[in-house]
Amino acid sequence: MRQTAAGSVPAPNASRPGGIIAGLFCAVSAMQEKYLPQDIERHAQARWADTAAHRAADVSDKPRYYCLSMFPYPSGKLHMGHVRNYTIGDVLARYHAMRGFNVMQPMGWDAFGLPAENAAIANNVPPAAWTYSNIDHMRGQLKALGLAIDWERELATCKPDYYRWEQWLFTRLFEKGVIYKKMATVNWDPVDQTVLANEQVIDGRGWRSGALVEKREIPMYFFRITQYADELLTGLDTLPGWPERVKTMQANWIGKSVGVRLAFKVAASDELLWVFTTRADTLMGVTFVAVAAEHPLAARAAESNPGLAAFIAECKQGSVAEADMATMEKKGMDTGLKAIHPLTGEAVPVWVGNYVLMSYGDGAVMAVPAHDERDFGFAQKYGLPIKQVIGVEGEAFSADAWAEWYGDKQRGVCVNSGKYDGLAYADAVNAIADDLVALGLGEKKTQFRLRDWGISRQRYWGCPIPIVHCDTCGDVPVPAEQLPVVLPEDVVPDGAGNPLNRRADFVHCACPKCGAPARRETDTMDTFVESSWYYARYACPDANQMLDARANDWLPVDQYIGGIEHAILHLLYARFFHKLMRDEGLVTSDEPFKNLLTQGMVIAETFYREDASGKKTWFNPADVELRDGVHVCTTDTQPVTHGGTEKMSKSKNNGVDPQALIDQYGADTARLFTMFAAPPEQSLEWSDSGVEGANRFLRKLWKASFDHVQAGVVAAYAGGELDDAAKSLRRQLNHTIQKVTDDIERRKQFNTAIAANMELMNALAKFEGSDAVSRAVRQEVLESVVAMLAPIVPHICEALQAELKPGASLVWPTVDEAALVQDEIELMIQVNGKLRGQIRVPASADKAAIEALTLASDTVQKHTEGKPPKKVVVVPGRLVNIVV
RNA sequence: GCCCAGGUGGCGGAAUCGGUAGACGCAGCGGAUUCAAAAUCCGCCGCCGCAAGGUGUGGGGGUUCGAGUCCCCCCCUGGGCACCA
Repeated sequence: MRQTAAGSVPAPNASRPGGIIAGLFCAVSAMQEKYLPQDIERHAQARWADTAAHRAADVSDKPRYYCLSMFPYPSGKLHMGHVRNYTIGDVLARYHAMRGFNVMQPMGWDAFGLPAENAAIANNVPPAAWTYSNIDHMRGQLKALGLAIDWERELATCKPDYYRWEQWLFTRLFEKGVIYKKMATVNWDPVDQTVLANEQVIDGRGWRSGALVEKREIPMYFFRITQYADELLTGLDTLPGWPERVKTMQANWIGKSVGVRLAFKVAASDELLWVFTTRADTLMGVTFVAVAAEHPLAARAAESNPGLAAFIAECKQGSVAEADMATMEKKGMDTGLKAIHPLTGEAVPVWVGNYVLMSYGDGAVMAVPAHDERDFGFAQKYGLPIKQVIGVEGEAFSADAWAEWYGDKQRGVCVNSGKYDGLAYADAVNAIADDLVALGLGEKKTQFRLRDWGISRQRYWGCPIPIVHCDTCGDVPVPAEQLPVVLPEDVVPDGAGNPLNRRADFVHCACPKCGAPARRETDTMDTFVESSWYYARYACPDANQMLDARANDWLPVDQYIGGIEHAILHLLYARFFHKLMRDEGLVTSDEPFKNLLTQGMVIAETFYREDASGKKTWFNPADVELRDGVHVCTTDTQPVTHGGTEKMSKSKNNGVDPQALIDQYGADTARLFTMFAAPPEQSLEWSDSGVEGANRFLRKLWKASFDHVQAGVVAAYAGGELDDAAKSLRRQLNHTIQKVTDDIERRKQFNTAIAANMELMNALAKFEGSDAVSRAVRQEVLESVVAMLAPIVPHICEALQAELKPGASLVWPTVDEAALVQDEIELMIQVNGKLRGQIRVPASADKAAIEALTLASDTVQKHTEGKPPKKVVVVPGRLVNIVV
């Protein structure tokens, strides 16, 4: 099969200690004519392993570059999203290594989480065993991709030597009051008797039992992230290296709003009903007050009102997900209670509304139907009064239909508002707030949408919360010397509650304070906690403390790369955790990630068949082909329906297995295709024929180098007379170096960097000279292309470098400014903005000269029909526009 | 529902600061090579039109000498919405 001469020489055995010699061996053997990715990649990867080529030095003279890709959840095998994410990171890591940086690119495993429990239920395997075997498999796959990872820093969050430090920090924060306990609402499956994650609630029912889900209040531990809300918001301004859209999303999520907190007296009682509003200027238009179903006032009113009690019970059905809350039909019911308007003394009804969130503000809102769209709809539905208190010049108000200007605080002034009439938004808010303060019924207040972070999970496969419950001492944090609280790994969950509750050896313990028999907390932590600090632990994975000085040497991360789906939660929690660690003296920086690249999803076509009951069966695109314009399944040749292009997923069975791709074409082809098909931030559509194209280019690159090497390698061009063809090729080479450097370094857009190298290779293929100077130019082009592509397709480039320049390491090429100079340039000619022709002018020509040359040209004469120009626009280096 | 993106040939995409729309690749078509095929190489390739030319970046309007790019409105697709990670 491998018919070339090299087949007869002993294969380099790179796994023996003489790996470096084996690497050099390649350079002195005859070059293979055929591109054999499997051999090349095996050889290169063995050499990297033997020479510890990607080890990051904790101490070095070079500048540091910490390149981090979001670590994977060990789901079983690598998917294309991983390949994309890690190749992007690898390109940046290898590029910086070539530019002389001391690069750290670590890898680890976000190993706790729900899928392991689901797998356990399905296959009767302990989550721990399942997870560890997945990790072993996926580590092998990552190595086969040829990533420049320092594997000595590998960590897995499910290992006690990792999570013990998380538990340690938890106890510190608990004692400091940064972590506290309160009641919170969860999805409760009354049949399985278990708490459900939002994704386990489908159309209001439990995914396994099918039972109607209920909301239930349980005690939970919370991180006081709201205490850091302002810093998390202003900190965004210190992150110029983050995408604007991510910062906008985070800012909106934190949701700082300045407004007024004010109180209505509850009629016939001393009680005050507090509400928060950003529209105090509309206070005179309040026609009712709405409270959340969980509000104490609602509960009290329901005691003597069975109808209301039934309504509140109805509100407690369904999931707690905010998307569900916001899309459901707005419903409400009068409590019969009245609230006294703080300024007018008027009595307005108090309603319960299913759209009022208990978790925001005080769980109650003042309703101004005339100037809030949601209140407007609600008032119309229930026949509540609508009172206009804001007017805009020239606009007529109608209570029958909502108009955009009703809610616009920029345009209107107060009307029907007594002494506040004529005041614009800011003045009205101030005047009304002052009056409320004077009455003791209000205050100016800054409110955040952000809520405290509840981290208790009623699940087994997570980091145990290090708390012991003692009848006399209460909630006692586990002392440092008793950590870690180790999670038993031989447990198989069955889907009905947390199995830790049934593990007597885990639950029963002595109170750390008084020694009396006590119960260990069985809730585990949200897995977002582990992923909030792993980036710091990579710097010192062996430290016998949470972090040591090396963390500060490496942090902040220079480049973080991960999916856009993490724009808010993970990235906000990690930023918050970094500040917690800073305040504990563990790190000195304020932000964990200096530059952020959010990569798009990998998507593919979907195909399905629907049976009589409407159940869909999904077919993998690999098993579908187009025959006579109809998509058919290759195994039974029956037609399937095209279901659109969607994110690769198990449920739609449209995943492409990267392993098959690597086995067939090699890692370099997989890497090249994923980098070429789309820029990193966009979604990437999978295409089998695109993969063929990527492989074809690598074969061409190999062939061009082979042909050149066969005729004998020479020194790259360093000077000497060039003919026009050679000059033009060198100009293109240097333009390419300039562009590719900018594409990788600043734009982080690799598809255009690859395209530029393809163009250069196309130009090289047309370049014919075989004299000494031409051969030197060809050598220069090939060496440069190999260097520029090395971060993207490292295996083939290392092999080609060994042939083109034996013994020399890959160095990023620099631009020869002199090669860029041109004598003549081509300008486009437009007449009245329409393209009419081109003109060649000396590169040195000034605007006046260009204008004169253009006006004299046949093109202009023809299209202006001799009319004198009204205006001439000259854009240097681009075009001339004649306006007549 | 709310927040954030995106929409360009048959397809993936390019056009970086308002200045040649469609680079590069895929698919397709024509040719060379081959007993034949694969592979490879050369050429063509937005749409309408014989051509001159016209037209064209989701739809509608606007700013400008000039708009894929800026502004306003609308439509569609995707991401996130706090227990998927």
